[in-house]
Amino acid sequence: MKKGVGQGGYSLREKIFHRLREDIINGKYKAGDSLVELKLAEEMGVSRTPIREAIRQLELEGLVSCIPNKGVIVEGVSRQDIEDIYAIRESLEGLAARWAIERISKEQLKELEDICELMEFYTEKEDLDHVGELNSRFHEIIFESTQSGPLKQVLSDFQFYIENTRLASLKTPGRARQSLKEHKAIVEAFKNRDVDAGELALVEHIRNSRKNVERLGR
Amino acid sequence: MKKGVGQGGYSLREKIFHRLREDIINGKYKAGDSLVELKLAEEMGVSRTPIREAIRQLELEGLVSCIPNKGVIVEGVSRQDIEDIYAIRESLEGLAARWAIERISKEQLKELEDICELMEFYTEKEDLDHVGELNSRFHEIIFESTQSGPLKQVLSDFQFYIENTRLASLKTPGRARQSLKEHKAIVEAFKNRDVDAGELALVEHIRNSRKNVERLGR
DNA sequence: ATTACTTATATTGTATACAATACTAAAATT
DNA sequence: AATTTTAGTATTGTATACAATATAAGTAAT
Repeated sequence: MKKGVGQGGYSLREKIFHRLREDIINGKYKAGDSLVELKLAEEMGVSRTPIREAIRQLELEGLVSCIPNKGVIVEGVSRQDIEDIYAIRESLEGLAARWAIERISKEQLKELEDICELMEFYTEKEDLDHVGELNSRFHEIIFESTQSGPLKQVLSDFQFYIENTRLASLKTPGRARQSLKEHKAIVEAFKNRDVDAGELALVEHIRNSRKNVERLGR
Repeated sequence: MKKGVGQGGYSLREKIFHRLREDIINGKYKAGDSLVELKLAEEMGVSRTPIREAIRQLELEGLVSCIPNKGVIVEGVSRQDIEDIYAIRESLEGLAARWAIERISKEQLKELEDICELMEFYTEKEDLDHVGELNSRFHEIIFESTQSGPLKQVLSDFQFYIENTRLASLKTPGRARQSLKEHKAIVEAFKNRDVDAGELALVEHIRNSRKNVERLGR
């Protein structure tokens, strides 16, 4: 479901949703802050309607919580949430690997390989922002190739939540190079359609990412 | 004066959201159906505003998909989705068990025990609708007691999706009694704060449920 | 001084009005 | 006959208007 261009999708509501979500993830609005519809509306030069609809979606994602007739307060993504998400991924991505290897298309597999090469290129150049983007895309393809709506939805959402953390993690000394190796191992297993090796490689990759993030936290 | 949408202390939007979600899960609106805002609004005796907000939330949950300026069509929950969800639960509930056992409060543990007793009571009486409700509550408490926002959110959502399937499964011969045994084993492990036993018992419970549902499918 | 009770204001919840877009089908052109 | 044009309609997207509720401040009563 790739949406259009720029900061969001086509409709105002969609753009606002993505913008607010970004602002919460990036900490512009911190946990405990209250969001006032009219204020946001004026800030963005739109009416309250699309703002409200965006907020309703944020509510469902748990990024804000709404108290009826009172207002909405930002929940945000806590450090604990992020650690939990890594643990959840560690439990889920083995499943994702199995399904993906069984169902991935030739085109998707090719894309994984291409991404891996590009990752190597940008890793050498130490352009880690680009590596981060490729990383996201890499895993997104795996989620997609599982052909499981529920699994894809969960993992994609979580991936977005931890985007910043992951980028920071990638920038710790040596991590990018190690991460590249892990991605190569994953692709290798995928190419061989080796389910066990793929599961192992992907889970190991998550585990290492997690460890690195935990180091980052202190 | 409330009209059309039944009563309750919540906002119209919230009631409509829950109602539409139910109607999709229960198959009143099937995959491929298109939802027209004005029609729904008239049907429920409200304006388009709360309808739209509810639909935006359904969209985020993936139960409908919206095509800008065109309309929204129902996605629903497919049989494949349900099977996937059981597989996902099998991967996740071990983690849930570990966290829950480490963090559950005395009150929550007591509630699990009480529910288990009630389950036994209603199972004997073969009042399986009641057993189903207790079942939901049982697992909801476990999710809650993990004290993990992300994990709770995922598992709660999925639990709702499979509610009907699970109830049907419970009504197959002998399953209720077996399920009761499994719940007792879970509570026992929780009482002993035995992480390994708890993980095993809960995962085994999911696995058996899944097997039973798969039998149900053919 | 404290409590209870108004009044004022801010904010959300809902309804309606208007604008933009997509679909349909009939009319016009070739 | 086929294609394009165009008018009309249905539906969504956005803005505004109105209603309900909550917060805060000030006033009266004890």
